[in-house]
Amino acid sequence: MRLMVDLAKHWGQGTVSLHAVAEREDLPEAYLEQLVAALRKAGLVNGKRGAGGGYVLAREPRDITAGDVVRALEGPIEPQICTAEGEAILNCVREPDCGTRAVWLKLQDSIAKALDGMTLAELATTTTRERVHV
Amino acid sequence: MRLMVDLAKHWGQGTVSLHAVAEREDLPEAYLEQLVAALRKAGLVNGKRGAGGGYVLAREPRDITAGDVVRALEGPIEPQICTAEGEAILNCVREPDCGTRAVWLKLQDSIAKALDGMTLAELATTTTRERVHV
DNA sequence: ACAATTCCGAGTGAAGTGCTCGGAAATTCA
DNA sequence: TGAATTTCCGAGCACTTCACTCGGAATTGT
Repeated sequence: MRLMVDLAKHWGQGTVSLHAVAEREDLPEAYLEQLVAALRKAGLVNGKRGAGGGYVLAREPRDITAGDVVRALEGPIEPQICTAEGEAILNCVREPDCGTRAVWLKLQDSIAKALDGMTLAELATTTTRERVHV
Repeated sequence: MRLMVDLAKHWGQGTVSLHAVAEREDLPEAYLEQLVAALRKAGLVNGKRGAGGGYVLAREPRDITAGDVVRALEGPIEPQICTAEGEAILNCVREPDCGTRAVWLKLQDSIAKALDGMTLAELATTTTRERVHV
């Protein structure tokens, strides 16, 4: 998340090296490599090799949501719905009318909406100073 | 969750043994013991020992939310906000204006609202058959 | 007495997460 | 050309959480 927000902050300024991000955000560079690989495969960033290379967001910051980032890094937003059947997302063989599932479906929807409602553009400019005193 | 919904379904019918719940829900009884211990400490259920004993919800099903259950079992609903400082929930020393934090605060709020908006009474009667075809 | 229960603490296997390490390929610059 | 910079890639590690097991104690009803 911090990686992506950092890239968003430097949108329009050419490529940004992980080295620079690592320093600014105080995160291990080797770790960022891992993360950015997933983001690249998800088509969220483009990499350019060689001296002076680095990464750029593949789309405009206002067209990338926190949900996109989470999905790229952690897979689809789907709370485990049924421990019983490994693959079961919508079909719980054991209890076809399991009321409990409603909890996770509603939760899933709520989380997705919250994350998809935040763009990198917003996050890049938002400061949370007001909230610190809560 | 299934444990609590099961207890809600049998509200007003005296105590329910974990043995019965385990059979109905096809969950390991020994595991339920662990869970119910946490629920009891959280004051959500009352236990009665001895033959014919079991558990009862401590409050009416409509006064217990999914959020109550989650909090009892998994602690306060607080997505990790800052990896840097172990304890930091509101204070991230490193970046006082870290826009990224807004993501987790908003998410936390969204999750809590979704979970607290569902009562056991609702869940006990809800069937999700309609949703299966989604 | 005896069986049914709750209560309790410890332990285990699999998976996820944050992170390290070593090295190969591409690109720029002197 | 050659060296520095940077992305790319795969393996592995320490730690935590999660679902679950095990063995045994305390309590209560018949």
